[in-house]
Amino acid sequence: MGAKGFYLEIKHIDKTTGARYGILHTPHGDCEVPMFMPVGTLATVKTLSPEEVKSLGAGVILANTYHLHLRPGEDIVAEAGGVQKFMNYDGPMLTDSGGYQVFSLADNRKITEEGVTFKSHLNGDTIKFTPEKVIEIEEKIGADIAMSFDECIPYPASYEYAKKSTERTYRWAKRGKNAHKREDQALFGIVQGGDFEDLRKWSAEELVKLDFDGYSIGGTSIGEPKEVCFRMIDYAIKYLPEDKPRYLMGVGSLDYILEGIAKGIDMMDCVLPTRIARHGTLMTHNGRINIRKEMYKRDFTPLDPECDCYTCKNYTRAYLRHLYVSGESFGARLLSIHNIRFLISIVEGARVAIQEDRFKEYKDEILKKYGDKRGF
RNA sequence: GGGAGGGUAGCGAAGAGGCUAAACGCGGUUGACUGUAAAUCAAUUCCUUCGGGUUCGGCAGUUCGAAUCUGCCCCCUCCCA
Repeated sequence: MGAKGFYLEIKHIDKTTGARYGILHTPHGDCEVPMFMPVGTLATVKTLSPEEVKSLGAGVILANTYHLHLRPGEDIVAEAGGVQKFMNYDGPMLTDSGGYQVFSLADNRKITEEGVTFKSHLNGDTIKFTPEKVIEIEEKIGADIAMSFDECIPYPASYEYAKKSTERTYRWAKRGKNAHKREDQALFGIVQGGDFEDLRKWSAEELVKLDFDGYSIGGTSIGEPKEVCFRMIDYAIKYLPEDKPRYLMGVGSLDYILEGIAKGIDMMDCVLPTRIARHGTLMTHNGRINIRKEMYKRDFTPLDPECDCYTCKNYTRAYLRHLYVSGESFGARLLSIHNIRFLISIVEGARVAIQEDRFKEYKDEILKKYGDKRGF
């Protein structure tokens, strides 16, 4: 049966799109969906304190199994009392399984049926990840939601490779499910299948038979064209149960988020807002801004006048530019606060719109104003 | 007045006869970033109608060829009077 204290309560379905509004109940509290989840790979959302992350309206935040296994090691996290205690964050958390690292660290790993052998990017150590081992680590880290170990398939991938990998990911999911014992921790399966309709269908249907607590759509937003990402969602989502959370992995640009929600996605995560903030790029209601530009030198207006975040309410573009150009860490923090709050506030607006059956209009309006064809 | 060292692109700073429109850094500009090996990376930065054109304090020379050698001049810094 499902994890204790973990379930999704669907409250309303938008009549214009089918977008879902609901409450996700977790051992560390309830949160509304759809939601955007900030990423804190190393048990910290870079530059932000847990209190700040909370104040931005974050529901779930992520941490990463591979990275925490390497440093400090899951035993230390367990000894601290679990990841939430360790990092002093009292909200719901999710650990990614390391499946993304199979993709992003492809030069340093080898895949077999048994699992994946990584060469540590820190010191070259050989790290053996099997689905069972990953579950063991995730149970020790102790987030509310654990992800099955998968391979994030690169794009483009041949049908032959996608099939082989997707079937293997399914077998890994099954092994992980069998190994998973913690009752206070939800376990999600990850749909793969590349850009192939039959593989996505197969992957979704087979995973659903294993009865996970939630399902994610993986292998998305790794450089594929937008339409490809959107159809990968379409290929899979219709086979996922209505009453379980649906998580679109790695999506953090405005158009992907809103489109995902329209298609019935409940959860999304991405490093984008925090990473591009550290690189000086900010998302605003009127499109992207790069704060490093000289034109902001004497701009004493807020970053985004329509934003309700701490940064926009208290600081000017001129000051933010100054901090960024000077390499001051406070700048990275203020900019991260803004980008995360911006995305979360957009999603908050989406929740209201869904409940009022006007999500399509809401989405079109936001995107039109934002302007950027890429959405971020 | 005597002595020493300098003046190189927006700034700092290499270069000491051809391979130099001139390293490198800063500054400027433009991109990229999507389950974080990323507070990172890439491109561009004299002018140009893309054929070329004009440069290394100034002028005049030496040389097939000069930012680089010679002469004079103008500035700057330091030391001694």
